[in-house]
Amino acid sequence: MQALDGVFHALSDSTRRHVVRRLSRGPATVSELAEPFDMALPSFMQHLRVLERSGLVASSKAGRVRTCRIRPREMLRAENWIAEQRALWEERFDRMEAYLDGLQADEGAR
Amino acid sequence: MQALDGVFHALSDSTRRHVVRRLSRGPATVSELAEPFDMALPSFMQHLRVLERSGLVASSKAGRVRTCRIRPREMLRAENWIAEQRALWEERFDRMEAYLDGLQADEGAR
DNA sequence: ATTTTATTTAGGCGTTGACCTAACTATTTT
DNA sequence: AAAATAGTTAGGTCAACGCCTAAATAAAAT
Repeated sequence: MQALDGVFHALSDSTRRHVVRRLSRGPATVSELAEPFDMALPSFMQHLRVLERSGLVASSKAGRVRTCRIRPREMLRAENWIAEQRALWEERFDRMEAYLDGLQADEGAR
Repeated sequence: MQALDGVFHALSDSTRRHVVRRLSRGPATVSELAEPFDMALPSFMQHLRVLERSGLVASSKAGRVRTCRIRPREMLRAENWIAEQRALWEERFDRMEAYLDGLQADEGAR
């Protein structure tokens, strides 16, 4: 449950979400990733570091170019965590709906 | 995209995720929610405030008791955001797999 | 009317987060 | 070899975070 801290934190920033979205379409270099943002490169690099620490992104350097790619595993964990909670409340809402239907059936029987 | 900041931030803390999980099973009062945690009540309340600001939780007060319940809408937004990115990379992986299958087919034809 | 219960407000403290500029390293390109 | 490119390191600022204690409020129980 500790790993989710990092993943959700990484996703809590709009810049980082944009990077994730970009990388979901395919790998990209640091400069390519940074280009759309009006931000000093060191600041942007910090975002990349947060993404790497979280496990959402991996990168490797060839020559002077660092290429980044997405790492689905941690993102799936986050999605699954949410889906688990959803299962809980949906089950509950279903029970409630069934109960309300029951009430209506009684009314119809009168 | 700005609303997701708050939702993912809210989910980035273990205490708050526990609260969300608890509330997914059904409503609870502040004291009930706080009980499992070894934390001063004001500290815990701050977590609740973060959850409310994010839209993940709503609450109402009856007498001196505040009851909290979950708000699925924002959590679904978060889940959907992740699912969207997943769609992108899955499509890409599928293309890659198809390509690799193509290579293998060529090899088989030799 | 007093006391207990359930929060809530106020205010403080140390850490982390998000940004910046300036200067540096390591590779290509020319 | 010199200059351009791609990324990195160092260091600083200011706000937000997560935690605390002490004291206040407001409703319920005795």
